[in-house]
Amino acid sequence: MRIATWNINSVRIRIGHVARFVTDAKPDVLCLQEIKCRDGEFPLNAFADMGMRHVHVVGQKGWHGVAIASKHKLEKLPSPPLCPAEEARTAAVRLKGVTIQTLYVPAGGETPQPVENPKFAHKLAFLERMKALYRGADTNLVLTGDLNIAPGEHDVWNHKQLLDVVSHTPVETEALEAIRVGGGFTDLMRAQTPEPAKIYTWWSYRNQDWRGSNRGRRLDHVWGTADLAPALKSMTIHDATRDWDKPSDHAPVMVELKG
DNA sequence: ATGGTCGCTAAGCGA
Repeated sequence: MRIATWNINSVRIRIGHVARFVTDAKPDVLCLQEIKCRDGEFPLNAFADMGMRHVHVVGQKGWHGVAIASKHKLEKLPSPPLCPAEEARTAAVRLKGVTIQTLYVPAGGETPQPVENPKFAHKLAFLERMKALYRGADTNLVLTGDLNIAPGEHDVWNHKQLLDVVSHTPVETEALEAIRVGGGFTDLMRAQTPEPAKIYTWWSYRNQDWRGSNRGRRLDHVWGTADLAPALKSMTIHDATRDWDKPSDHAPVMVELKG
């Protein structure tokens, strides 16, 4: 089974990119973040044309919003209650004996100070809820999404320079690692491509020559509970999409699990 | 140190 995750930054404006990616990479399941539309505005017909006939949409007007699309029948599950602001940032489904969750963690604003920056406080509160929710061993759970944290020094283009930049501050990276360990998750991307290889999934729109300068960060993640780790066959960051016309600033990540 | 670019919706916010 192939599971992909992609912060699409508006599913309506980039529906053609989704179709091209589905044709090229043939995911069974595609988790999307930042769909930026209400449930009723989601382009279900276009997904059906791609063979993705089963879709769980958790949208809201204009901002945020997540969805899980699948070629196989899925059971919609309640969204994990992680967002203190109750924004549309989480979705979950059950499919072929596996629970798949997708998250869009708050970006956190500019300043990594919760007192003066409420957006950073919001991000930290979201992470606290993740820590509580995922504590203790689970099985057959795949967690995907834009976690808006690049946890390791090889997940950013310049570790020292980004230590005080939101997404790579110690308070965030340590929180994410504590969530991962506490939940018994394996980082499937790093299981396939261990450090010190540098791997990124996001490149700012403000870097025109994104590949030349390669100032990327690994903000998007695929975790699996430990029981699933032996099934991991491959992991691909489809960064070719970043060169398509009017791309998302994130590239899709896909893992392939045996069975 | 600054500004650089997007998408939403209709001037500015969030990323």
